[in-house]
Amino acid sequence: MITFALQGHDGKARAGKIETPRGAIHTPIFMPVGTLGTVKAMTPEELKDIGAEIILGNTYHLHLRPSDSLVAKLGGLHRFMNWDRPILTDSGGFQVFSLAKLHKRSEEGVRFQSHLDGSSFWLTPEISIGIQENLGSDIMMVFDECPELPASREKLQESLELTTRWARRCKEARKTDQALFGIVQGGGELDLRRQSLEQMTEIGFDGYALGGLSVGESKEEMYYVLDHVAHEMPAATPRYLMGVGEPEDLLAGVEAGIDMFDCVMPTRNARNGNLFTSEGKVTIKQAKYREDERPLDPNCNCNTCQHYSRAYLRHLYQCNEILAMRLNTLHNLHFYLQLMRDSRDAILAGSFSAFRQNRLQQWRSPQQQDDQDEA
RNA sequence: GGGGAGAUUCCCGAGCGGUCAAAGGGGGCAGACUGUAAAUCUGUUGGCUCAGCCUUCGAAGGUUCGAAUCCUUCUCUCCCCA
Repeated sequence: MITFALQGHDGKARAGKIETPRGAIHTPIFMPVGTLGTVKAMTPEELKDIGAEIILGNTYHLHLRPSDSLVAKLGGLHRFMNWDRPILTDSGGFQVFSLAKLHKRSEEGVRFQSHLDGSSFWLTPEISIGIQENLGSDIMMVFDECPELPASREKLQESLELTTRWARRCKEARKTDQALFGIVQGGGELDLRRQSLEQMTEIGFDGYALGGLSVGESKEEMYYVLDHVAHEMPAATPRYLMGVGEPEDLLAGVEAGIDMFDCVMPTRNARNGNLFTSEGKVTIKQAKYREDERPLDPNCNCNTCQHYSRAYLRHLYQCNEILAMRLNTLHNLHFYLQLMRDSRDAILAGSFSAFRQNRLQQWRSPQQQDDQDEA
């Protein structure tokens, strides 16, 4: 079980603390994504060094390989991967969306074809919860349907109602004291979002998530939902914006009242040579960094920025060296985690809005700054 | 010394008279990435005053309406035998 304590707020932005049996989580928080029982390229020790307080695991992926029953046999996911801090497991709901060509949905659940070998298997609310209990996560997510946007109103309505029925089944299926979060769907339609939120709170969960965003809609549409719905979610429990996003999206979420975020962006983009810095995005593979001896981010105190030059990072990337992925991932995750720590400080200091504007200003890419300076 | 094979756009390598600025890799350059089927994917890669023109397939000549492709000579590589 978890508890949530609000420690301060600035406008709609909140600073809080989630207590779990495996330690505290200070919000707002970014949760590195570790789909397969590993945050790609990082050891758990390194994650602790940069201050990660909670990471994600995934039901669908771990069920297929190595199987949740094996993980359970080996003492649960924490022990299996040597991570003793909290873990949140996604339910497989997102895979209903991202593996759309490999599944068939019905009222009962979803019939998947494994992306690994084509074998088919069922994922239902009950099975998803069973898997998440086997994994032993601290926070479980309800099994939802995450429709691709744009979607028709009819589709969104049907989808959110199904998600509600599945959420109820998830709660009824739960046999442990692991926390369980509900997921609010409804696309870009505010009344549908409120309808979904009402149904979820009526069932009652330990926290609530905004799902179905950053799935094809415009940034304006995402912010619109965020600005109107986030603060209407229960204030006494954590609010989680699923799958978001870019640094600026996190700040928008915090401003709207979100407490928790997760996204593959810092880890995946790191592996693809796209790095986030206090001065904007740096595409380290670009030729202009060939002889650049400066640190990646002069304002960053992560291990990567303390010891390695842009020229070296570019070289490692160009050579496809494993270390490139490690150093890049370490930096990007540190950047995201630090951004949330700084946001928290700003909220507690009552200066979040200014902090956000300041950061957005700093992140304008050097190219954009050049363009603006010339104009 | 004798016999054989070959030199193609940054690299490797296809092409073997027109539909060739030249397949395919690699490398380079640029872009994408939002609850991870991702160390992935996409575009581009001779020049220009760009629906056209110019320069390119070892070098120089030649045959032909037309040559990276055929002929001659030269230069240079590689392999085998002495």
